[in-house]
Amino acid sequence: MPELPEVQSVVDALSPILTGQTISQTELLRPDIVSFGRFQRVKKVSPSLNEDLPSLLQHRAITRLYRRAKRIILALDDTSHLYFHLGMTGNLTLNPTSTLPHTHLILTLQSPAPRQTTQVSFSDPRRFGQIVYIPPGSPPDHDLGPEPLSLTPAHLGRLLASARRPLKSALLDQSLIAGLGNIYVDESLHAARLHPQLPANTLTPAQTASLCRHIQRILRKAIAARGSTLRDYRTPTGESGGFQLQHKVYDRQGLPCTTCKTPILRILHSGRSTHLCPSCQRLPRQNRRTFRL
DNA sequence: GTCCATGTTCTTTA
DNA sequence: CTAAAGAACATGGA
Repeated sequence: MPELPEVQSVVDALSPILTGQTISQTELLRPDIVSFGRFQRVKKVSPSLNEDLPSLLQHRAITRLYRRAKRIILALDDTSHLYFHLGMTGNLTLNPTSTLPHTHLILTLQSPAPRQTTQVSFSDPRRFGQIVYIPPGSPPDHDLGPEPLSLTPAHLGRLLASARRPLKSALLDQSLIAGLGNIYVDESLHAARLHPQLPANTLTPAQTASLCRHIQRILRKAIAARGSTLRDYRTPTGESGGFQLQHKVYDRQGLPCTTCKTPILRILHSGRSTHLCPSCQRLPRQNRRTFRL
């Protein structure tokens, strides 16, 4: 569920509330959702980790809450960090009235001045999400590309020029550009009138500039609407996002294109559903086949 | 029962 | 060799 706008919406909602609070209790219900040091799938949990995370977090104050790519990052007062990745179905919920199904972690926080208790719970039915504890003094992220919102057209041009693969696959590659996912790539390519299967290194400078502009415009509008709720995503206060109402292609297969009325197409591309207008987003003839000459 | 799902990573195929 | 496709992870909804 969560791409950059959804993750940013979570951070925007939680940051003013959590910053400055101190962790007074950590309930780790599913230790295999936590890894230490870096993102990785946890196969086997050593039994001590159950107690490690709560003791590492105990009495730590949250100095800052921010987003990097699709990660929600808590900076703690001992310079350690706690990363949350929501995967496909993860949610952070503020002061849940009851324990949601598939809750894996509950943080209880105390505010200093007016003594007040806040809870944040992490739930994730499919468990593609992850929590990572980064110990004090460790380097932050490693293999993530730049933030799309701070890209310049020239920078995007350089990134795409190095990739022969299809545009969509390049834009989904988090090591190239970090934060876009299936929804916002489809929406951005449609807005820029570019076909997802165009080789990334064949864009003209004008097309690159247009793509860069549209990516940023769509992300900003999606953040303002608090992201897209297709099924699972909720803001920390339990509300749905609103940007799905402004989608022009994503999940609109068969419906008329808003600019030319041609029915929106849904194709399978690298195993992901891909939505486009076959009339607005043409693929030049020489790219329709992949025969090598 | 079937197919599909906002993500990531590993393996297989061409 | 590289690039792309496919499978895997786990759960639930249509």
